[in-house]
Amino acid sequence: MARKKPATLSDIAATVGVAPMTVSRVINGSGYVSDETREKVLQAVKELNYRRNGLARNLKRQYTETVGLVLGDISNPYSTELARAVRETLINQGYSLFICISEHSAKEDILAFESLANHSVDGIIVATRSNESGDKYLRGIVEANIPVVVIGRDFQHEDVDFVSPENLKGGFEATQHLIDLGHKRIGFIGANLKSGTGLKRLQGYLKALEQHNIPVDERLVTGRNEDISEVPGYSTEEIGFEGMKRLLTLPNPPTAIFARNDFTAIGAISAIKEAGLRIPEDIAIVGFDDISLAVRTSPPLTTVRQPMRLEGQIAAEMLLERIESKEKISRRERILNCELIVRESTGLRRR
Amino acid sequence: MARKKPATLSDIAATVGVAPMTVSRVINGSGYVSDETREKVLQAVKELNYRRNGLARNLKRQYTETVGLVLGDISNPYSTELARAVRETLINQGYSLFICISEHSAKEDILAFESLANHSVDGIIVATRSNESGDKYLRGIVEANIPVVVIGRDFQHEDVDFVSPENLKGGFEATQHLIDLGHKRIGFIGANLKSGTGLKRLQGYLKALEQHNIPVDERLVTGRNEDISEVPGYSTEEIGFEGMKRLLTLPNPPTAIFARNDFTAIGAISAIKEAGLRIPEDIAIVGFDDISLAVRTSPPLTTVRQPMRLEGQIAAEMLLERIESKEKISRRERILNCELIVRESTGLRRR
DNA sequence: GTCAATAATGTTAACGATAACATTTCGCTC
DNA sequence: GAGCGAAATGTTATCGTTAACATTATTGAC
Repeated sequence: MARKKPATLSDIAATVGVAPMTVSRVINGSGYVSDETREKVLQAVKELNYRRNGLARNLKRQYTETVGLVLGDISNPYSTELARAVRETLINQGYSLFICISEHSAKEDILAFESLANHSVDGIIVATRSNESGDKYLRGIVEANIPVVVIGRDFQHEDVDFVSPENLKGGFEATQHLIDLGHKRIGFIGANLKSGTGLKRLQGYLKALEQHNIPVDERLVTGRNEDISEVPGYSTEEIGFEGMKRLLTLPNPPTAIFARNDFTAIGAISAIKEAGLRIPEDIAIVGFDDISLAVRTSPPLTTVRQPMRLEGQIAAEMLLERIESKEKISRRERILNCELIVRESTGLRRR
Repeated sequence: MARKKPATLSDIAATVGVAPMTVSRVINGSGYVSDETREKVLQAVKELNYRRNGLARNLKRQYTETVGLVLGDISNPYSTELARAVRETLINQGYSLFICISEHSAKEDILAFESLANHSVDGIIVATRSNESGDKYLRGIVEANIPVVVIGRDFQHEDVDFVSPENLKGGFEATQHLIDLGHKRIGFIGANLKSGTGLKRLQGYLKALEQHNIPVDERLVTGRNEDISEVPGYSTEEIGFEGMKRLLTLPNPPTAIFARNDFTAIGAISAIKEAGLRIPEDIAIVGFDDISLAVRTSPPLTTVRQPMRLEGQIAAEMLLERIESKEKISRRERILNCELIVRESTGLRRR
């Protein structure tokens, strides 16, 4: 497009017949300007359709009042709730938020970090799953003194704050709930034993089994196989559906399922129904997250509620503190309570 | 945080003992640099943890290779699929994407436009629902020669491209499908007759009724009441649930429902089940969008599939053309086919 | 050994805004 | 009407980078 150059401060200044600085004062509402001059300047601003150049402004001011949020799985309501909460908190403080998606690979993580750093955001909140090369790049960013807060993912660094739900305890309680109901063959859908090492929810599941002396049957733990060091792993209703189907073909299928998240649970529910089995009579199921859909499944889903909004809010607050603090702040860790929400998908105690 | 100043090109230049321009050449891989110098520069870059300042760079270059996407309802899979497709298309062309959310009000629309313009993005894709003051601001942006493409929302401007699913036809076909099955009392959930004037899906519904000489019963059209000029309206499973409950209290409730989108449909399904009614025997239901969850509801949801990824891709391509074209491009409109996907939630023909 | 092309580097002047300092004008007090 | 502070405006330098235009080696052809 033959784009004509946008008007600059000096253009305005020239047409009005004042110094650029005076125009700047009008635009920013700072310093003294006579009403008469202000009027004339505003007039010219309108006529020339002037918009101030943020690049130049931010370059000079050395800050942008903008924060970046890097999300992994954007289609997960967890991410979206997080984003909402982060945004609300930031907006209230006059900051704006740019969201970047990194869904498939470490390479995309790096791209996201890069473009945010490139635009000189004042700080970054990272809510992707960790992976080697992405983390390495992130480390560089932190060492360049850009404030960073991570949510629900590993990242050890003295200058980086950490917010997370109690995934391990949540996974433990979900599994324990099933055990309490009398289940012995409990499946886990959403990761497998090999690649899911870092997954706290899976660890919680294993811990609960162990504590109740239920041997781990590795055929009951299923999920898509990924190289976690390079491909961050998420879990969808597809994975839940496929995983459940697989479990149902076992000679001795599980009587209960702990799904890594609610979407996975929804997929599993669909597979269970397709097989003509009843929930919870034939198979009980617990999810994780308590997304708003969880009350709308049939039967309504027992799940572990994580305080998504709170996580976002706290992360944003911590980041703002880092941005605005003159002093060095040491790493803070906030592990937030999760709560088991019992609905009908787990039903009553088994005879 | 006592942030020490990040290293600049000149810092590198000083330590290596060359001119800043030489360092710039190394960083950008442009022009001639001897291997020896390159080595030394790269060494210094590493040691000082140099990152180039994008603000300065972009200010000088007058473009940022960045595109902004403004989303309304971020929790809708429609938005997220869109975002994914947009992002993929852009990344392939070396652009990066910043997403802004504007969920509640025209004010937030404006904030989003403002921060994107502030960061001098090369172009903006807008996928919020339209509203007066937001549109007015957007008009200013367009007139400042920033390329803009809108998706699925009204915005008339000679310099703005428009991509949209065939909402009207989709709504028409969904309703017609129900009529073909023998339904006469068909409810619409997701908007009401007053505030939903601009909603093509509702118009399609009305048109189908009219064409089959079924009188419109305004009690059968329900949704949250919003002032559409200032508060963009979306529709969630909450709204579907509430709306369905309301319809069920009518003396003569509908035998079929057309829900404005799949989420609304899911909420409605939940309400129908809670009332002890069967789908599709007692009430048939059609959604819109064909989100991935639609096959996972029970029964699987009949819905109108809109090509979300294609919309995103086309919008991104159009925007890139605008950004890179030297010539003026006249408004282009792409209306994309929707497809009725019949699943079990509408069932067989009524006797 | 001359000349021209290529390679390697340097210099200058922006990009558009603003912080910091400088100057001028005005109103008011005593 | 001298003196002073507030009000109104202007000047200068700079943020960090790079495009555009020098300048200075270096190489090789003849």
